[in-house]
Formats: sequence, structure tokens, C-alpha cells
Amino acid sequence: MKPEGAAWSAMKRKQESEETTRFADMFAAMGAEPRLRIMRLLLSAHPEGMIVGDISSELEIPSSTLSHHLDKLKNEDLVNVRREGTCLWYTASCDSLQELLGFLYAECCTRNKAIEPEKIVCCR
Amino acid sequence: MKPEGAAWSAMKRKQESEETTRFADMFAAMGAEPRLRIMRLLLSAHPEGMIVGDISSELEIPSSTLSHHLDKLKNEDLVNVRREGTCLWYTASCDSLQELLGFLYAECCTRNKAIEPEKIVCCR
DNA sequence: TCCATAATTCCATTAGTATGGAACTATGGA
DNA sequence: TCCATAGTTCCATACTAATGGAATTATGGA
Repeated sequence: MKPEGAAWSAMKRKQESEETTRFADMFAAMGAEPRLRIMRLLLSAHPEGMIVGDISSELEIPSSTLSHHLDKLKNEDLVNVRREGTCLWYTASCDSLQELLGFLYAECCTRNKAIEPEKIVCCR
Repeated sequence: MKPEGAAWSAMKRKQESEETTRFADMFAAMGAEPRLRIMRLLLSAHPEGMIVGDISSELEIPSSTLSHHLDKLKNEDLVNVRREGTCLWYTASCDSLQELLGFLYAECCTRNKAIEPEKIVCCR
């Protein structure tokens, strides 16, 4: 199939729109102060992660409220969970954060060249 | 003043918490499908930007709804506006996007080394 | 001054999100 | 089996955000 034509561009539009929905949902998950605090805490505890009780006491968030927030982050794959006995260990999901960062980077620096890469990263 | 002690760490905590609030608000602004579509469109029209009427017809969003979204993006400094006659030209704000990208990058790659910089950027 | 165009603001409606106590479920140890 | 600990789910309440038609404001041209 030729990489052009009406069918092709319709497919591309659809793909782009699904992408927009997906990343908007991820941004929304990070777009609440308690959840962004959770993400920062989990990143600082990376790669071991933390158990719910410790997150709760560290951030002073009641466990049921916290559970709702963790659920939302989990739905967007921003965190991963593993069980160890009675404890659940939550970790930040590098794969998803990488995708999100990659998306923003592509939009700003690659696709539209609105921002110079050097302004974000200093890589020698 | 010594860069340690209770007062210093209290200040640092406060600063970190304000930062969290600020970036959470920016994520929230990008965390709605219509607004993320607006940002992508403005980035693709960068640096000229677009007038409201054209954004409205391109994205098929009624002007009053669009106006609300633009207002929210403007409140988080994610877009800039300039008037030319009766038209308002909206542009993506590179400064803010750069800050946002820088924040995410710092959290994931620098501060916590959860993600390898090379996985985001390919800089030669 | 009057009119047309551009965009915002007003307003009401609807929908979705956040919060946290209480009840429940899961797991492992005594 | 019974208990303690860890977390989730249920549920009700309160808030906040999204939407879009109608009215309003801003700007410039005839």
C-alpha cells in the first residue's frame, strides 16, 4: 500500500487521535497534586518502590484516599504493583514515564522544532 | 547561612511542594483531550500560532467552549496571546513547555536515575 | 456613527472527580 | 481456626470541571 491517499491519512488521523487520548489521560493522572507527590515519592524510592502504608504515612494521606489515587495511576500504567506477603509494593513505571517524556519531547523538539533539545538535556 | 539544619530543610520542603502544585496544574491543563489537541495544533503551527476561529474550525470545537480551554491553558502559561486587529493569535509557550519537559526529565533521569537519558533523546 | 467580524463572558446544565469513614477481603503467623 | 496486619472496595458527600447557546465586548472599516 502506498504511504499516501485518503485511506492512509484517515488511518494516520485516527492513530494520532488515539495517541492524544492516551497521553491526555496520563497527563490527567499526573495532574493532581496528591498523585504527582506520589509519583515523585515513588521515583525517589526507585527501583524498590514503597508499600502503601509507608506512602500513606509519608504523605499523610488516608489509606482509602490513597488507594483511589494509586488505582488511577495504575489504570494509566504509571505505576506497577507486586505483592510480598501482606504488603503491596508500588513502583513508578519507567516504561510509561519514558513514553510520556518521549511524547512531549517529540512534540516540542522533534516534530515541530519549537524547543532546542539542548535546553532540556545536557548530554556530553 | 549553612545549607543544612531544620530551617533550611523546611524551606526546601516548601519549595518542593510549590513546585509540585505548579507542575500538577500544568499537567492537569494538558490532561484533557481537547486541550492536548489544541496544544499539538499550536505546536504544529509554531511559531506563528493560530487565531481562535481557525482553531475552532480545525478542531470542530464551538467558540465558547474553545475559549474556556484557551483560558485554562493561558492561566498555566502554556500558551501566549497577541492581538492583531480583531484577531487573537495563540501560540504554544515554549518557555513553559521547556520547564515541564525539564521537570519530567529531572525527576526521571537526573534526580532519580530511573530512566536513561538516551532513551528519550538521541543527541549526537 | 453604524455595522460586521472576532472572541470572550455569562449562565445554566450536566458530568466527572476527590475525599474519607466504615465494611470488607487477602495474606500469613500463632 | 483465629487473629492481626495490609489494602481495597463500598458508599455518601462535596466539589470542580466541561459544555455550549445567548448576550456582551473589542476592534476596525465604510
